Amino acid sequence: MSRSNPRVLSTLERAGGFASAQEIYRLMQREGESIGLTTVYRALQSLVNDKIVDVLRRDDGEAIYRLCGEAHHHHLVCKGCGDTVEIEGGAIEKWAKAMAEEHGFREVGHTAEIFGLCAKC
Amino acid sequence: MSRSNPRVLSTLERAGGFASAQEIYRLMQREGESIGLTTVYRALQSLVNDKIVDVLRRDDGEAIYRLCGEAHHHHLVCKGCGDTVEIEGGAIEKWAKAMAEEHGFREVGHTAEIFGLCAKC
DNA sequence: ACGGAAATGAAAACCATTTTCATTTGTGCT
DNA sequence: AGCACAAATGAAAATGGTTTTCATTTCCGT
Repeated sequence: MSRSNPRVLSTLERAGGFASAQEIYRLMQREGESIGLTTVYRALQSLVNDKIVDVLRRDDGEAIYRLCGEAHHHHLVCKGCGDTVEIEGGAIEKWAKAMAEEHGFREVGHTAEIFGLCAKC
Repeated sequence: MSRSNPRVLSTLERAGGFASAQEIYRLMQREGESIGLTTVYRALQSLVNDKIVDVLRRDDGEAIYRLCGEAHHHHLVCKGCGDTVEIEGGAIEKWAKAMAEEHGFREVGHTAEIFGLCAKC
């Protein structure tokens, strides 16, 4: 049942951080790999099940994937120009862990994004 | 150009916190209101533009809306049973503000959700 | 009333994702 | 090698939320 296609995984690695299924598919096509979109989706689902990758949502609703355990950071996004700054989330990590413990949750993850208007906008 | 239909707004208020466009539409139908799904979507978009409501995404990608300025809290969601606990985010608020300042951002907001497995699952 | 702008909603278009299903590939067995 | 059966694959269709189109209706100002 291991559909965790290694080509998809390695493409995700190469994509550098975040990528949607469609992006991975297009990337593989561009590189001449022969693969179907269905297989990409199935591989990603499988990787998520096996907890090898995390999934979260872009603002437009598209699902994006990233390797688990990859340097974990958060984003500061400008609502005007879309510029994104990667930031550290030390405080968040502690907060998430504390809250989870307090309510008896295990295997916790979290998402946190800050958005606003950057200096230029 | 103000398409912020007051009936949609009042239904969202009544929905108590979070509701998707589809839920609001179904709710209004059930209450005998005559309205089209299109109008609900347009009203919500307009409310978001006017910064009267916030929008975020459920895990399945559906957009959910809530009144801005409503008691601001975060969620601890169980991946198993979907149970949700509302939690305080004191640490987050400070973190978001600090990060925004550090990078010269104004009018900042943020989202933060924690997910994991609850004690029962 | 009259005319034009804004609002409305049904139906069609869109697009990411999932499902179906027929075909191909892989694996173990004799 | 040959065979049988399970797993993988991908094209095409289905799904479902959201957006667009467009013809019709409602509102307002004159």
